[in-house]
Amino acid sequence: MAEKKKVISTVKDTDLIKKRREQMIRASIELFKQKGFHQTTTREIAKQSGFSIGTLYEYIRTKEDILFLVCDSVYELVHSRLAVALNREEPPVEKLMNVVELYFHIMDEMQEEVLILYQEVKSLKNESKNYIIQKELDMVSMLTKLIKCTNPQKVSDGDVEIIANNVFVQGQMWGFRRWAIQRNFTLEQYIAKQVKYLKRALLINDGSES
Amino acid sequence: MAEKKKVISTVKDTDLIKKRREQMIRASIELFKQKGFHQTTTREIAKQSGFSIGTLYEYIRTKEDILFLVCDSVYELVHSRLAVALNREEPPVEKLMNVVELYFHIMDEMQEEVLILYQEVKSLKNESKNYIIQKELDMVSMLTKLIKCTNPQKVSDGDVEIIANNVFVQGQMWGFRRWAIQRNFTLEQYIAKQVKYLKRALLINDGSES
Amino acid sequence: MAEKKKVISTVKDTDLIKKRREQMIRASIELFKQKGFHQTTTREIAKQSGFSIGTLYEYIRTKEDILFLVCDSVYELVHSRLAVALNREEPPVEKLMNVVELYFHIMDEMQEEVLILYQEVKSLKNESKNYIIQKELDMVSMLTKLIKCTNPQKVSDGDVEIIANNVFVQGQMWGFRRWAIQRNFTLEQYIAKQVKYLKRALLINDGSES
Amino acid sequence: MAEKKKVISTVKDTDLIKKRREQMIRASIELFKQKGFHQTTTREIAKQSGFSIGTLYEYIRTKEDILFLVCDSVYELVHSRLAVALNREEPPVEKLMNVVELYFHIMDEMQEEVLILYQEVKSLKNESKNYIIQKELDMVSMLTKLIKCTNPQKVSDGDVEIIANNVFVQGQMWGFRRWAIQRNFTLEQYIAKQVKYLKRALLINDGSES
DNA sequence: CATGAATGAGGGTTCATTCAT
DNA sequence: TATGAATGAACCCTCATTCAT
Repeated sequence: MAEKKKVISTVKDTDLIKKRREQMIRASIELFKQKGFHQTTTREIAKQSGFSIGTLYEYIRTKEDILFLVCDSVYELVHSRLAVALNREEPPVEKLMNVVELYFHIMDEMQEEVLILYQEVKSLKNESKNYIIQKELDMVSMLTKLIKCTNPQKVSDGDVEIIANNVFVQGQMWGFRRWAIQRNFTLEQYIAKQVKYLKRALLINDGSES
Repeated sequence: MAEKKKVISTVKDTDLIKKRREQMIRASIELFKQKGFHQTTTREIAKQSGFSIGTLYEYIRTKEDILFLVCDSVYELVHSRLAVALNREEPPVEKLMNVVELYFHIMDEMQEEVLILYQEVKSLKNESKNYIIQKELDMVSMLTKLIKCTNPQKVSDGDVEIIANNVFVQGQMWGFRRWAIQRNFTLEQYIAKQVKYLKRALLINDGSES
Repeated sequence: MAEKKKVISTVKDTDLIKKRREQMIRASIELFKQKGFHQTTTREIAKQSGFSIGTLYEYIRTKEDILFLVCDSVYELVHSRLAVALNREEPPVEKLMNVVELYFHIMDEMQEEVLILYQEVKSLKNESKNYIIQKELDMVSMLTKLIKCTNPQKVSDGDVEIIANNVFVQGQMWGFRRWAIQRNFTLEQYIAKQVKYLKRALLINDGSES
Repeated sequence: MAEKKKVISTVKDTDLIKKRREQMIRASIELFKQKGFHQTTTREIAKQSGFSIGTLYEYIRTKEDILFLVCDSVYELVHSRLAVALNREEPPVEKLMNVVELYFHIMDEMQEEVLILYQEVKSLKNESKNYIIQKELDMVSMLTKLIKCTNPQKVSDGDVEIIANNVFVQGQMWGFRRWAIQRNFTLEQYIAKQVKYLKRALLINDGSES
């Protein structure tokens, strides 16, 4: 687990910092969706956030900080939404499938946000980038563990890892390849198919296929 | 098939255009790898290309043209390299597997280029973007056809499409998630695993698994 | 009467806008006099104005805006200076002559400014150009009215219009043909002569000619 | 009379020089009409002239040379067209009136060219500018002489000079204030009126007015 | 003589960041 | 804390001019 990376602020009041940053993040996501990180100016972000450019810079140091806050926040959100299913007590296979399904639904709802993450993370400086990458790795390893709990007898650890990555990317794929997939499939259809291949990969036969 | 989109040049000599643009593309890929499209200046591209900024603008109209040229060239290269395996006469299943393997190898060799494509295409204006997206769709549909030739009896057309997309993305994934995958697997291992899941998804049993 | 055309500014403080724009206008007139609009760079204008190029662009959108501001300001100044004589209560003929004389004096004092107007208005885009042209038309029509008040019995409306235009241009001519006129005549001589022809044209006989 | 100012050419063949320069001048006038001198590029001039940019520079040294050639050519044309009426043997008053009328007609036909002259001469360097100004002075003095031949008894030399300048400018005014004048008057009406005021200024009573 | 590819200084404009109020 | 005017480095792009062919 990575240490919480700190973005420095001139302001002391932590509640205010939290509030203002939430405004910034919401505003930035909105703008990044439309125009991407580089095409969005700090002035626009300040305006959309509802305060002045001067105030903006009281809560961050550089424009890149904003990108980092956005990326961090997106991951945090995905993570927290996933927690619901992760903490449920269920038979392993069932739980895995529920988590995967939920994950796909989240990816659907947060398509735009994930797209931002996907395309802009590279603009982060190394330290921040590694922090975000670490978060992804954490999520994948969570998935890995979940799969292992289903005790797939004939599937090696290496296989599990690749399969976890596949699932992870297939979730994002629904959003970032929407022009290829969403025109022919509903989300439910897409999930059903990917879940089916997942089971085949894991050699799980639950009788849903004859 | 999309029409060949033309980038306008002031220079008339077509051979020269080709030569200079190749210089530009090579230079740009080099730079985009390091710093991304937005952080790279046209002056840097000119310098790296070996000519002056004025000359650069004799062969393109805007900076975006360069990005388009780069994207187009990357796809063209992938396409032409894939053609070798596509034109071979082989039994369907064998051919599919060979194409997929070759595709993964190409994705390995062209990791950086594909990464550029993935992260910067969004910066293209609509017309150019659609042209590039169309090229991707063409490649996927090529894969789709190939899969259908293997006559997977119990796999629907919809399944084939999703599976083709999966394979396509898994190839790119080797490059753009290298920090997650390449630390634990060699390319050959990765290919072997993905091919295995592909077969399972397609319900192909060739006896390579007991 | 044309609506006041607005030049957009990033800055909100209207007093500051006024002040800074006055600086810009003064600086620009100085430079345009010497080198013309096209040969003057925005950087030079900023420097002469006493602020940075960045600040310059806080108060305008494009270089053309500056030209517009200059043209507008010159007309405004001519107009306001003329108002003094226009608002005086006098016998019509006397008033006309006083206005014309004042107009010639203003044209003398503002030679350079009027020259700019004269040579650069064409560089304005249509909307701005029309606005400025309208201002000229307004001034001429003011002169026309004034002439009509003198009740020139045997002079048609058409004649009045042409004569008003003649006077208008003769005023500017003192400046833009200085190399032809100012070497042989003083301003007073020039005015005396033009006023004399004006009276002849209008068939006014006030006994000043025997 | 000013000495013929020379524009230097690399090419020796004088006939060719003449031919090529005529092409350039025609092309330039066309382009300057539309976009003005500064907005027109040398490339555009070369293209419109029907030869390459390289060839263009075989016949001139700088872009300003082209402007000079254009200005010179316009004056030459006005001059030669006026010669017809100047060389006719006629009674002085009649001749003056015929020349003035012809001058107004020429100004009408060459509106655009004269406009160029008016707005761009300032862009010439001093030497060239003075040469062109001298040509104007020559034309005005020609008019002055013509007026003096009519023996206007009660009109001083100073008056004659100003009146000549007035007529000269009124001719140009038809073109450069077309938006003020041409909407309300035909050329013939305009000429009739200006001729009428000219006579009044010169105290010529030919009985055409009661 | 004619061509047109090459050059690079310089132009207009933007925008992240600072700092006095 | 909040504001927003000020800054200037840096960007993309143009175009007059040159010169090898």
